[in-house]
Parts: sequence; structure tokens; C-alpha cells
Amino acid sequence: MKIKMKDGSIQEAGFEEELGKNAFRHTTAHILAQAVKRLYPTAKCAIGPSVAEGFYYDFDFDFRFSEENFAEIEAEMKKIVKENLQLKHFTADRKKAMQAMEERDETYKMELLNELPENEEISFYQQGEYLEMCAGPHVAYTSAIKAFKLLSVAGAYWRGDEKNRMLTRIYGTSFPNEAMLEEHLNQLEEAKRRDHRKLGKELGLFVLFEEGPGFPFFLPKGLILKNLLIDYWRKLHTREGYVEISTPIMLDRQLWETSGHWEHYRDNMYTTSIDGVDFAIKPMSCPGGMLVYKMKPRSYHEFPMRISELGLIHRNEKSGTLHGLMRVRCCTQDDAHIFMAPEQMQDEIKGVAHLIDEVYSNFGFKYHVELSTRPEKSIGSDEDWDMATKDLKNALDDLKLPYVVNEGDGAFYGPKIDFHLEDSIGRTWQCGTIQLDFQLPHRFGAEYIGEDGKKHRPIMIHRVVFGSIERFIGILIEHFAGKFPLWLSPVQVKILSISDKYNDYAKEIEMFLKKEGLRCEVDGRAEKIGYKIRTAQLERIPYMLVVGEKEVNANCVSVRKRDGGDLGSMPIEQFLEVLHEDEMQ
RNA sequence: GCUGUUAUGGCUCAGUCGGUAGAGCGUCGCCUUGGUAAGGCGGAGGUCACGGGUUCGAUUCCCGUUAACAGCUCCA
Repeated sequence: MKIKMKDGSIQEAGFEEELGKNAFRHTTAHILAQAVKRLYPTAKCAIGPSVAEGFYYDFDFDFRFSEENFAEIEAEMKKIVKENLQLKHFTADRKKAMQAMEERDETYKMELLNELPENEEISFYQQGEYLEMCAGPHVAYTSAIKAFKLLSVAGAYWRGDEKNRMLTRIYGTSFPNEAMLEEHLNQLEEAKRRDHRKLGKELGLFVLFEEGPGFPFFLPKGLILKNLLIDYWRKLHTREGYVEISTPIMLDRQLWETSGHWEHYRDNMYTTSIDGVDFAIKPMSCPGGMLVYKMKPRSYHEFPMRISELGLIHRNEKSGTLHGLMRVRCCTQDDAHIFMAPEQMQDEIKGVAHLIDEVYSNFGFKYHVELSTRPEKSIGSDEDWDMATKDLKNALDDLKLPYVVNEGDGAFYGPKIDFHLEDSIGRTWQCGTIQLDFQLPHRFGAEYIGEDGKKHRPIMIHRVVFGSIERFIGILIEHFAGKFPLWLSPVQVKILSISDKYNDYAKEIEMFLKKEGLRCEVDGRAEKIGYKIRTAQLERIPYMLVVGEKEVNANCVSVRKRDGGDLGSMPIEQFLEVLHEDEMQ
């Protein structure tokens, strides 16, 4: 494909290249805008870029727009593609540009134009009667857009600011041929099938009630999963030299004033009053950990002091942001606070980064890293922030971990390294984080006696590996599509009797396996074996043991694997070996 | 929180252009006692999210509330 660049040059790029794909989708967005203007001349255009899986365009309509309008827009877009319009690129000076936008009453474009530098040549693309102020790039002809589809409509603030007017955003996607579009739509369907909210309900893992929006209930099988993750976590942290504490979920307001949460996090905190004293339910565990640190004089001999806590935290998240287990108002954070001397900082950051990598790799997760810098609402001096940010950067560079900088997204007390995991439809969620904090030790007056016998201020790292266990479980469910590895499966083995005559034998097998420490169940219903297998298969149970007359007589079990089908008959001891091999994988 | 959409048995969904509702799955009972992804028959189960309004009459129309969904904003 020929791509028309902003500077007037022409580059060659295929759809599989970023440049080609973005130009392709961006042009589709223009075709959408052209169709919209033809059908609804009073609509105003804002912006319409390409995004990871397609494109969107923001419009300001003077009527209520809905997905019912998609059909006629798509029909009009098809016409524009068929008309094979050329995308002509040209530039104009500011005055002419403004004149053109005024004529068309494109007030949003005029606002954007006003913010461009005084002497800048303004770039335009025109296809047929449709003219857009746009930096491109675009493909050369509208006929290139062979397959497209409008997907959804949603509100979006003008320029991403919630104080601004809300515009109507139309999402769509496009491909060079119908087959690719079809495949993409299939992928979206598959993603819906592994949505953790759907699977969580089907597999009986967790539930949310109207009585507690954002406060998930764990059901027996979900709690097994949660507890197994915690067991795994404890083992790792003991190995890594952490000690674990548990602090109250509710503490005196004064503590939160000292930490700065009262001032900077107040809107997200639940509070109550007892005997006329204000208390706040903790949105983070650090201040409690700080009290433990400060309870007695500390020495550099104790450093690095790694104190972990599975903290039950509550945050009043805005109603519209709640999302299954991914975004909740109450969750368990696998927190830890590391107190140390400045010279230990680099090693500690790297140690935590390795630990996070170990855990994510164990589950087969891919992740990406972001470095979040000082937000507007924050505490501490510029020097401290610069130093802390530089320290995190150095550690990332040493580790050779690629990262993107997320300006202004740090915690209010310090910059952080964030680890992001993907859900089934490619949305990413922050899970692990490493935060460097010079502020809380200062605010609390934390100290330690150094080698020189003098008092010093410790540095503090806040870090989580899972992030919130709830969110991590959400990611796990989607990643495995409910087919958890053997060690994590709430039910590992289900024993299916051919008929209820063999239920006693099935129970014997169950007792035997339970003594071996396995989680198992018997399906002794008066149903046919095909039906019991179907049920167990839908429950994503890793191993099924079929027992009937043959097995009773031969004192064995017939093994069926969730993904491998019938493995044949074997004595129960041999089945244990099969499980053992599975676990080794 | 904002914009839009939605809310009907445990689950997934029909339906009523205003006259108080139906299917499949699940559940319960009976028959069947079976060999690797759904055997047959029958029963129970719903104040149609909640609160107002319009109406002779509202699950259906209107308003509000709550929750869910998509996106935005925000975040672990």
C-alpha cells in the first residue's frame, strides 16, 4: 500500500506493519466521518484515530445516537469505498485553515487549531467533498478498505477531561479482506466466552450481589483457588526472607492524617466514628506497617527488613469503574514493606522485580512494565522525587527490562514500577508494583541506628506481586479459560460411576485419593456415563475416573483427562503417578 | 462519577402494540442401570429489580432509585 505522509512524501507499507495498519484504520475513520456528515450534516467531528484493534471517531450529535444508526452508516461507507475517492493531502497556513473549519462549523477542530504553534503549516486530507484537518498518514484511495465493521458506541469526554462535554464515540475495525475481519470477530467471541465474570458464575467461584456492589463473595471453589494462591505466595516469601504480619483494617483518623492519606486519598476511604473519634478503614496497609516498624528502635543489622502483609483493604471506587474481580471495592493486597538503607535500594528493587517475574512466568503470563512518575497531587520535595525516579530507572536499565514511562501516574508518596497483565480481550490491568517511598518514613519520623552509631532515616519500598488477589484471580480465569493447572484446580479428580451400583467403590476411591491430599468428588447420580462426563468436562475438571463393573473386578480405575481424552484403565497407584507427572510439567 | 444500553423462575433467553407470563437447561419425583460430551415421562418454581405516576386496569407507557453491561475518567 502507498501511504501518504504528513510531509507530502509517499511511503510503502503493508497492513502487517504498524505504519500501514494505522494509516489503513485511520482512513477508515475518515470514511466513517464522511458517511456521518453525509447522513447527519449537523454532526460535528472531533477526533478519530486508529487504536490497537481498530479505530474510533468522536462526534457531537444534536440527537440521540444509537447502534440502530449503524446499518445506514455502514451502507454509506460502502458507497464511499466504491466511489474510490483519492485522499488528497495539502497544507495551508493558519488563516486559511481556520477559514475552512469555520465554513464547516467544525468547532472542535477550531479549538485544536488554536493550540497549534503560530507558524505551523496545517495539514489537511480531502476525499471527495470531505475535508479534514489531520496529521495523517492515510492510504491513497478509499477503495483499499475492503472489509470493515462498526462495533459499538459509547460516551467519551472531549479531550479526555471529565469536565468537558461528552461526545459520542463510534468504535469500529477494518481489514484488507473479509476473511481477516471474520477471524477478528471470532476472536472477540472467544474472548467473551472466557470472560472471568461468566466463568466465575458457571464454575461457582465467586458472586456479586446488588447488596454489595464491588464487594465480591468467594464461593467454596473460588476460595480454594484463593487459598492455594496464598499458600504458594507464603512459601515464596518465606524463601525470600520476608516475615508476615497482620494489622487491623480500621485505625484512628490521626494516623491517616500523619500518613497523608486523609488529605490525598480521603474520597476513596470509608470512615466511621467510635466514641466520638473518627476512624478510617484502610485503603492501603502501609501506615499500620509503619507503626510496627516504629514500635521500637531499629538497627541497620535488621536491614533489609522485609515485612509482608495480606491486607484486606477497602476503597470507595466510582460506581462506573467496577468490573467483576478486576476492579472491586474490597480486596486482599499481597503487600510488603521493605525498610532499608539507601545503598541497599538497588538490590532490593531488583530482588522484587525477579520475584514478580518468577511468579508471572510460573503462570505463563506475559507482562509489560511501566514507570510511573510524580502526579500532580503528591507530597515531598522535587529532589526526593527525582532521586527516587532515577533509582527505579537505573534498576530497570540494569535488569534490561523494557518499559514505557507513564507520566504523572505515580502514588502520591512516590514513583513506581508497574507490571501490567492482559485479560482475554487484550485490556491490560496493573497487578504487580514496586513503589519507592522517601515520604512516609519522613512523615512518621522513622529512624534506624547506622553503623556509625548515629540515627538515620530508612527508605521504604511498597510492593505487591499479585497486586490484588481478586484481580489476579480474574486474570488467571481468563488466561486459562477456566482450565486451571492441576495444582490450582478446585476439584482435581471427579469419580464417575457407570451406574449407582458402583457408588460404594467410587467412594472407596474417593477416600483413598483424599488421604493422598487430593481434592476430589464423586458423581453418583443415576445418570448415564456420557452425561456425567459432559458435566465434569464443563466444570473443567482435570481428571475423571470412570468406575463400573470392569474396574471393580480388576480393582482399577479408567482415567479420562480433560484435554487428552481416554487414557485407559490402570490401578489407582499408577493413576497417582500420572498425576505426579502432570504436576512436574 | 459521566454518556448510552439493559433488568422477566437458580442459569440462558422468548413474550405481552396495557387485561398479572412461556421455553431450554438446572432442580425434585418416577421409569431406565447405562461404558467416554446431553435417555424418557411428570412435578415444583416468577409480586416480570425497587419506588412513584398515568390508567377501570401497569410486567408492558412515563419519572425516579438501585444494580449490571460498554466506553470515558479514575485505579491494584
